[in-house]
Amino acid sequence: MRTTIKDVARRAHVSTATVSLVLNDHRRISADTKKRVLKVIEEMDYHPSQAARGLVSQHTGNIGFILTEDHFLRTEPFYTHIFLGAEFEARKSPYFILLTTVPTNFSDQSPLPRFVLQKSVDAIIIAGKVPDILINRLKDYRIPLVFIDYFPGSGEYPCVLTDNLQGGLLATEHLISCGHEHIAFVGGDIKHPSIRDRLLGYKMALEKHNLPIVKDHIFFKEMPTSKEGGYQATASLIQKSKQITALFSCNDAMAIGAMQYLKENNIRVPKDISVIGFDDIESDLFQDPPLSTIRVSKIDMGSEAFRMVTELLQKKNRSPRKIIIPVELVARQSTCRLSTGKG
Amino acid sequence: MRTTIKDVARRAHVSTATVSLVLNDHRRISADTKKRVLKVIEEMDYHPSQAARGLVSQHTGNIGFILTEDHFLRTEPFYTHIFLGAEFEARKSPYFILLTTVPTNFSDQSPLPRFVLQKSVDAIIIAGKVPDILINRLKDYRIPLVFIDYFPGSGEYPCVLTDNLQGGLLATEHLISCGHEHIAFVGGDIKHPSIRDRLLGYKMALEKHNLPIVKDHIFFKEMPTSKEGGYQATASLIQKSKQITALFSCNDAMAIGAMQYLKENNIRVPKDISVIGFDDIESDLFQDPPLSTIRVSKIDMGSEAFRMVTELLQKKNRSPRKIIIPVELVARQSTCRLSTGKG
DNA sequence: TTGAAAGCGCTAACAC
DNA sequence: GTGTTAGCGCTTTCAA
Repeated sequence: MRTTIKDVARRAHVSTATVSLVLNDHRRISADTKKRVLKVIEEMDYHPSQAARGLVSQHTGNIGFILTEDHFLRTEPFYTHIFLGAEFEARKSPYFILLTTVPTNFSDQSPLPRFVLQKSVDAIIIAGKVPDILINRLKDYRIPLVFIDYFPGSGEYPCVLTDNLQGGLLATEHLISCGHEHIAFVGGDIKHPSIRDRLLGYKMALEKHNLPIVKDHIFFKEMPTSKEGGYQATASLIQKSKQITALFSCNDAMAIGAMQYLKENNIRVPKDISVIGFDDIESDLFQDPPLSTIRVSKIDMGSEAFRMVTELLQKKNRSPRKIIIPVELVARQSTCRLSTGKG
Repeated sequence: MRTTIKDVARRAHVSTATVSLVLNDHRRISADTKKRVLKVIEEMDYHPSQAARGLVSQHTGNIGFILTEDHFLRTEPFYTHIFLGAEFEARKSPYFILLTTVPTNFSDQSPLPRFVLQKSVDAIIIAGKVPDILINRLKDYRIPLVFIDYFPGSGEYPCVLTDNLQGGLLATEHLISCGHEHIAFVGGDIKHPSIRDRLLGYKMALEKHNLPIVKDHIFFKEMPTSKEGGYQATASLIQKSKQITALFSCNDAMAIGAMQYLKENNIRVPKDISVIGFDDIESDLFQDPPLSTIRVSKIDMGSEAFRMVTELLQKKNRSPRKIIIPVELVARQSTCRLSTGKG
């Protein structure tokens, strides 16, 4: 940090206070001086020292971003997209984001992120489901928290969610509109609020169209919502019921696993069984056939969350808000009209 | 930041200077006072303010981490693993990492990362191939640069690379040891030094075993090293030569695309054609059959790079170092002995 | 071996 | 509308 506020002040023939006021866009500064000072700032390529600013303002200028390790590392670039949405938004702000992961099975004993212990962040964004114990331990530090794609059972926090209910409804109604009546739900991680809502949407759609909710058509165990999980869940469903002509998978990863099971067992997609997923992760497109799904704008979720944080820090609004990001049906080739003579 | 160095000094009955010396583990401090001060620090859960430290030391305490957008977002968690390796290492240090992406086609006009413009980082780690123009523009800022998995053509920079040559050799020799003689190379991105080395390893292996290097068995165009690329490259290779019994793909993503092409064309893997990849990305395991590959320790690459950065900042060593991370053959089920009567 | 004090670059209260 | 100045929390001479 070579050039300081003093250098600017000297060159602009004003005091450092004036430069500071200009920097912070204070109202009581004449348009004239402002222009002059800004010109000098530009000329000298001056950038205020974050350290000095932070020292006096008692803010760190950093926002923490917490993901569990497996969310960050999973094959589908879901959470990385969310992070990037936040990072894009951060570029327009004076804040930097400190990204860190916590163990997926974060416990009593696990160390909290260093930026928490050192109080190096002004607020924290948490994306995806994290253990309750983490949230509880975070509470003691009185750092504002914003959640993305997860809403903790206890406590009132601002959060950004997707319209899971609507998505479940859209996906199921899409299948119904294709003539399917025996639609299975491929689920996992029973306690996850998003998954619950997707299942609820599924049920609502069936009810709405006077279709029965069949117990054997719902796979919903506490298991990872991964490709492997989808593979196993589908195996179980198919073995239990021969009627199924369509699968609504609670996410794309499971849907991809489902498709693999079906392929290996010579069940054609979508001719024999239609498959629809949820999330619209990138790799959907290279599936064979390309996966129909419910699109969730990950970038938007991240940027909305970041915007929430900055509002929070400016105390613009006080009550914890919930933002629901809309979803969209993307019909590709893994779903089709029920072929006549079957189902 | 409630408790300050003053509070600690008062409670420990020493001056703030003494506390500071203890914090920085200065030699000329008596073991006795040191112990006492440390105890108070512990009791009060005191953490020095980074802002104040930075202000006086003229360091930011941050390390920048740059990835191109598509590297960060790609399906294979390759670069995310590398980042995590660096982040893990950073936790042991006083530094924080600021992760940002740049457009994959970063140009003259593209804005540099904000942390560069604002001089908010003490050093920068760049992972993966980036446009030369980025490196050139970064030069002006005189921020130390460390590269991971890429070595810029011009300039002398410390970097962490994988042993691509050795990997190419290992992969090809594995196939040769399985009896294969007509081995194709599935490549792309002709200008990438890593890919060149992998191809070189392939050629060396063939030569070493007195096998001819066949032009039609090498696909090597300037195209993305993605699943799609692998699919197309394989199509082209197979159509040109009927002799091929094994494929060495320059990375796993292309290998997965290759397997997909083979499957769709009723060519069995590994019975008809063996396939080996490079990188050992996680999703390899769920491939059918599981992909043989060359394992690269991404976590190690990240942590080595971070360690390099901290050494650099402590001026411990001056000459730019190159670290080559060893690779390892992982033989899974996508490669097998050449069935007799063929090839 | 330890303490006193200056000063890093900035903001904000107060003075003019 | 602009300038003066104290002070944010720390490190680092320089004295003792």
